[in-house]
Amino acid sequence: MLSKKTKYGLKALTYIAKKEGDDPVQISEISKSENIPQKFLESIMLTLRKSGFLGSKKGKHGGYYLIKEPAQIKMSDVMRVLEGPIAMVPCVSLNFYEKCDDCPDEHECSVHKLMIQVRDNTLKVLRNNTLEDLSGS
Amino acid sequence: MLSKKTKYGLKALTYIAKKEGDDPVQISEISKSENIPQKFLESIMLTLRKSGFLGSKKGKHGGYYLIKEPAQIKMSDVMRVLEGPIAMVPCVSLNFYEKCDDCPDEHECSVHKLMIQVRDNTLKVLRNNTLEDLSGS
DNA sequence: TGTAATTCCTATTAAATCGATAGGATTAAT
DNA sequence: ATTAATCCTATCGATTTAATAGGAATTACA
Repeated sequence: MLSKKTKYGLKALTYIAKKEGDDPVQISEISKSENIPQKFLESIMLTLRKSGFLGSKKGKHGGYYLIKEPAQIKMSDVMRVLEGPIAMVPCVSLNFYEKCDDCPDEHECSVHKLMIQVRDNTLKVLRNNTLEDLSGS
Repeated sequence: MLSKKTKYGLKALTYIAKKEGDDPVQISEISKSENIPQKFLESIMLTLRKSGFLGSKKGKHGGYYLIKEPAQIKMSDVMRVLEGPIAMVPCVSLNFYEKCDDCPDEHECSVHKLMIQVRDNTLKVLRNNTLEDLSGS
């Protein structure tokens, strides 16, 4: 299941992308419009800024803005930052690989083989979808 | 991420499918061979029996056996029993649908649209793979 | 220059979930 | 009887999740 953090983050990004202006968008505005607890959203926006998706302006009339074009922001990249690994088991993760405790040899593991297929198909979708796709019409 | 419960369950089913005999297979044997805590595996096998994947025989020389042919056991069905919903948000789940708290209208939700694609692609894989595929070669 | 509005940062908490264990009841083979 | 297995319920500790708290730093603007 997708965490609330990721869901809220995606919605916030979509909201900013839809606005199309260069003015920074405030957390309070997004929070009200999208029904996201404001303080929680604050920490999510911070994460998105630190990972290079958003820029920010402090103080009055401050807020957040996109750094890249929506078409350049792949869902796979956003998901990795907010949700972590896309793979369902660490031993098939491309970016967060870890050996499984219980498997002496992962190439013999039936679950491994299945989860590679799941990962590949999920990745295909997440790489093909950009923020532009999410915010378009 | 896949829970240990699901991973262990899939490995246990695979183990039984590979044995090809009609004799029931014991938890202790699977536990040792697959490095799964025995007591934990016990509860998983119970779940798999209650949901109709396994039959059991009690007492000495007892154990578990498959009720259906491996080729008839779809991964999508096993996953739903062990892991719960396949969808990443409740509002796109076919078998565990729930409305999201924060969305007044889910058809307007950008995350919803994306997660339908993810679900469809994941389902395609999980429906196409049966226990026979997992245990084969 | 001061005040309001905003992001920034760290810490904390409450609840839920997960992985695992405990302890015995029941059943069947020998 | 004894042994070996499943069956069942309860519980526990650790981790994660979702959210909140409280204030510091920065900026616009009157």
